[in-house]
Amino acid sequence: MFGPKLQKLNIVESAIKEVLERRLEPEGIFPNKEEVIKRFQSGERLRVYLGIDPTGPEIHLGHTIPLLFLKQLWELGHMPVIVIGDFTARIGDPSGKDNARKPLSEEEIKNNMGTYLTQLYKILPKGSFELNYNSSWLEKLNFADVIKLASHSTVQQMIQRDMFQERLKAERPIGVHEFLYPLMQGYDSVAMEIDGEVGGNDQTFNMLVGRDLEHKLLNKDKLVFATRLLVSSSGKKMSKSEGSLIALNDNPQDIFGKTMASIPDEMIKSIFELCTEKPIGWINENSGPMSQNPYEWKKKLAFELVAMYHNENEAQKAAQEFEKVFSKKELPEEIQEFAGNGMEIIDIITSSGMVESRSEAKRLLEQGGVKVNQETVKDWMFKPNQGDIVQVGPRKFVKIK
RNA sequence: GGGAGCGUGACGGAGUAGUCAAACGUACCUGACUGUAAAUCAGGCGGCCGAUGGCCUACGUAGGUGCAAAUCCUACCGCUCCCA
Repeated sequence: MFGPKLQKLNIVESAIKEVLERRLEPEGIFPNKEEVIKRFQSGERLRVYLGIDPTGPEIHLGHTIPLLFLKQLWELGHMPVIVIGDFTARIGDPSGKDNARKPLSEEEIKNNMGTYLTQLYKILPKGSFELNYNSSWLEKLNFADVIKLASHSTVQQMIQRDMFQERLKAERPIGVHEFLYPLMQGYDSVAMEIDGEVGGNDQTFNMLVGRDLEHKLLNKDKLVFATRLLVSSSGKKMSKSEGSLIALNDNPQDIFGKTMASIPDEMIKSIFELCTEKPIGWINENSGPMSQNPYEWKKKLAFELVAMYHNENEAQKAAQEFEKVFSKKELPEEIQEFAGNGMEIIDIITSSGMVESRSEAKRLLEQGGVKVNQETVKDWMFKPNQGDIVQVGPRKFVKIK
């Protein structure tokens, strides 16, 4: 009688463990891993939320880490909750910045939120999660409420945060409102009577404030999950050339290209773990042999990412295109046309928007960064013919029409 | 309320009357190399001029002194620290 039941529990437990280990910081599980596993198995349908501040119009690779975590929870039978921080974005979160972030206007916020949902659905299917805007409860708080909230934490607690310490040391300003930010975020938890919260490791402090508040106000033990961040072991950030940030809205070509260009070799494996849904076993099997050939390994990653947010077909195409343009230095399939017949090269590259100013165009010409039909051109009076391909740097092309 | 100090380009940070479009570092861009990258090396990194020189705009904001100001003076704005 106990046999099958126990076995079933074990299967679930290993699945939970894998979920907890794959994307989370080992020290980023509160109250602790054992307790969390228990709660996950209790049969309760846990509501776990991720707060996203609409600070930009795109959801990028970094966001996908907690989102994929939520997706896994959903698959385990729990309930993801997404909170759009439309209210908090007006204040400005100090996290990770050593300078206060400037508050956004309501209009900016509205614009940013526009593209959010469609991108979200690429990870969490429509209907799989609860969606809230934190203005719906934060707006209702009056000054007295805020004071009462604030009475639950101390300045000493607040300035514990590294980044406040750093600013104190550097004698840089810290706004009082920045102390309030964690409280607001914490209040999100209270207002929703949430069971758990996930966020980047840099959000741990804020998430724990919410945990405290739920303890004090609701006598509830909120779970906190802090994910690993997208940084290489050497602490190098991944951001390099062109768009640098990979956004879910990017076209296949861009996702592929940006992956190839902006991800350091030593980060490939952790991005597979953090940002894809490839089984952990598969990743481990491949990371060994593949590290001998990071080029192929990275192309696999790029392929995978395109496949996730578009499809395998597109991924295939993007891969071929990349080979063609970057490895073999051939021309891309599709090149935008520009009506520049009879114009001098310098005018073509500036007025087509390939470079920002004439001065810059000149610099590039002088430094050999401009090619016509694969030949470097340094003379800025050169006039390409109709049908010629003008190239600026390694990746900008235009066809003269 | 009193006192001291600070405000420079994407960021950090020099410069404190002329040689400053502003050292140096990071970030970024181009080129070479390569396996996409990284590292390394070379060049660039306000704008405009058919231009090895010239012009315009810039060193918190507004005025002033002076042949000449990022540099001096005044006011204002912002920030930091100390005392109360």
